[in-house]
Amino acid sequence: MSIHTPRGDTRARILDVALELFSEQGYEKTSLREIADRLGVTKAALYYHFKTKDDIVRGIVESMSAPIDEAIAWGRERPWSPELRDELVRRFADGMTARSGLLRFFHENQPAVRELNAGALFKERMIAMVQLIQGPESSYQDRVRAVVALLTINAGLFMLQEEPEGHQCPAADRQAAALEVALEIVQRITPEATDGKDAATEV
Amino acid sequence: MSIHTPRGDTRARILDVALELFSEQGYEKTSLREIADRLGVTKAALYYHFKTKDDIVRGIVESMSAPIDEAIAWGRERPWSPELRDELVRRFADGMTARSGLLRFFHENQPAVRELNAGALFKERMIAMVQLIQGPESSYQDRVRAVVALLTINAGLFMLQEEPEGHQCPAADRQAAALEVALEIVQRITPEATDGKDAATEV
Amino acid sequence: MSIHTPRGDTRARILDVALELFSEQGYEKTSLREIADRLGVTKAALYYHFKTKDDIVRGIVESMSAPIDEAIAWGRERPWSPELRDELVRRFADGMTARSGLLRFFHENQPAVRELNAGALFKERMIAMVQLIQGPESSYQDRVRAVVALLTINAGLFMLQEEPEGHQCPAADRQAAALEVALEIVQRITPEATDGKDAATEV
Amino acid sequence: MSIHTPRGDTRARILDVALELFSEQGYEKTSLREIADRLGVTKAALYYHFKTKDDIVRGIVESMSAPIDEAIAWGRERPWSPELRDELVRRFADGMTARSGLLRFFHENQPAVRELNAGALFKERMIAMVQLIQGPESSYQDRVRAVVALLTINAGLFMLQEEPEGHQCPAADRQAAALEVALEIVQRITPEATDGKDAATEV
DNA sequence: CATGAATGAGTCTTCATTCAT
DNA sequence: GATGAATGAAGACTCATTCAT
Repeated sequence: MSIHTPRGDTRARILDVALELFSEQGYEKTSLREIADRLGVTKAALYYHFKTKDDIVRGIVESMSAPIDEAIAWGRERPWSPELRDELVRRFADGMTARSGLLRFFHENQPAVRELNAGALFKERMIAMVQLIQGPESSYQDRVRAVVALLTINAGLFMLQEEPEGHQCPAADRQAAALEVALEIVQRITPEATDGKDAATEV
Repeated sequence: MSIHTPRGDTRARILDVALELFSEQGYEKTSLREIADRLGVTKAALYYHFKTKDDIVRGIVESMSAPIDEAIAWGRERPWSPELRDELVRRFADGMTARSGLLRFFHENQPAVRELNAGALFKERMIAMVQLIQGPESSYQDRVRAVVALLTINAGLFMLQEEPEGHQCPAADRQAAALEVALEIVQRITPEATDGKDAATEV
Repeated sequence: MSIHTPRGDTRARILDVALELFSEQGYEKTSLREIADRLGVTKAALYYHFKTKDDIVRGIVESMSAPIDEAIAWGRERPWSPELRDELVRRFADGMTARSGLLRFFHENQPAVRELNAGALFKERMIAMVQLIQGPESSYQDRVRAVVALLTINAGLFMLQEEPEGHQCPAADRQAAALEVALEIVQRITPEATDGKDAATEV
Repeated sequence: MSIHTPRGDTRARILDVALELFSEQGYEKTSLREIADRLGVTKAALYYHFKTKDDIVRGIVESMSAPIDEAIAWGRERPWSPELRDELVRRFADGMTARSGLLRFFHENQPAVRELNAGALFKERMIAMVQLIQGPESSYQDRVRAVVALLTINAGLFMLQEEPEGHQCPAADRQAAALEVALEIVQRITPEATDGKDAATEV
């Protein structure tokens, strides 16, 4: 169920296949030949549509930024409140669920992403999101909470997958559980209780 | 402050330099020439000590098992209790702080790690750790909490590094904040309260 | 001040831009994409006007034959004399000054020109010119003098350009100086004095 | 009769074969595969000895600079005089005769040489040579004469080769003729007669 | 007249690996 | 313990060229 591929549109198919392979095998290990082969075209065809290999990544990021951008725009128009905070987490989770491939790619290919300058696009968005969630006048601990909450969403999407024994769990359940834990984490974020240490021990 | 290099022996120096470069630039992007150059030896010398590049990774992993193994052994001898749970998180944090390079490498090079089956060794330990922390008869949510808590420790070690504006923060503070948030997260884990949803709203 | 481009017609503009780039960057290093880009058309458009890249070169050569051909025709109608000799050198200089781009291209891209057999056309003309200048019954030295005289004209056009220190010199002066040195050189050519050695020392 | 190849020394053999191919087919048209094939080694072997393709050119230039450097050093120790001037031309001719391959390469591959920054090494030497020959307080015309004299030497080495009809001429004779014409040209260079225009018309 | 899409052959370069010494 | 020399496989990228529209 790819996001791109609206039609026979080669460019979109490239993005699709590339993301698939990048997130499975990693950016470095995925060669343009592989992408081309799987699409039934030549490497040179990829270069007709994208100037370089990392331009493909840029293409993927751009083609997927819409939902996060919306969540950010939506959040910026409203004053911070616990409800806003939770809703942002939920919207993030929704947006990411459909984009888990991209997310996984970003998480698991940090070294490549760091120097890909396509990474910057994505990181900006994450930072904006974190800031909206933590709200104004919050402590560093609150920032950590916000970051970890988003991380938790991600964990639900792909890090909890490979479980042993009887802990196997359908994807939907995993994601639901992750969302709840994420909400649980951000719950501690409150404009008043700025001192994280107290918050951590007061219960 | 390298972990290896107890004596001047080359093998250990290779592991040291390799880990450093792997965690900075990624496994794929780090060539044996680079490692050799930084050590002032030839590529061929590396092959005297390690059969393949993968083998270097395996060497690194083995060299770091000790501290987690100890924490696991320590935990297994004791019955679960909130105090044990917290202590395990703290020990994990301590162990990881000293090995943050390896940790970062593992987190950021999943694709390489996955196919290197060197990851298996490490993953087993992580799973064991998670299990000890979540305790017996716990819910899936508890599992998520345990996983995320360890993730939080890691976040404190290297994911919160690149911050914008005035949010820059010394490493020690970051790690302390992360530890507290991690403890906060596992706090919800209680053998009795198996239903995550209630737990999330009851405070 | 392009040679081609009499009307807005594309074919001529292609020749113009191609010559410019060929003489700046060399034949091999200039891609059709570059030519097309600078013209604001697509590569495929070039193929409407020229069958191959080589064909563009051939087009350029043909478009420049006229002035030398005229000088040659003019020279053939007259009996050799020192005045004719000098006048041929002057006419050559005039003709080349207007085509210095092409000349430079020919001089600096010999390997490409050689295998393009487009060079043949040009070389024939040069040989004819040399022969007219050296006149009948002349020595091999005279031939060398004739060749070097033409070479000197060319040197004035583009080889003396990159000078250090205060030797920088406006193009017009460079060309004037070159012309005079060229005339100086051919002055030694005289049907009678066939022995170069004597000629070289008799002054 | 290659200059390198003192023994089975691969590095030297590479320089040899490379220069041969570069001067025959041009720098751009000569692929590393060709060089490697003709040597019976792999492309990768070339990269063991040279970091890049243009590093090979640098290697060639360096390996051939000795004779010109000697001529320059010799000339710098002496005050200018017509005899010095002529002797420099002769020494240049001698040095170049043995290096005609390199010379041809430089002449015919200007576009490549220009951006190869290996060209700088060579050009510096040529400029120094020109300066020594033209002597102090000389006119711009004198400079042109000096440049053209060296050019004449080069012409004798490879530009007069492809002659039609009965003008074919053994290499040694060609070079001898060229040397004499070159000497003839520099003869006009005299510290006193600084005004080139007079010189050109006074005869 | 011209373009958009694609190809096939080839380029330089890098890398992990090997082996005789 | 280590080096110097070399290899084979592969990688990203470029280019001239083609052709249906």
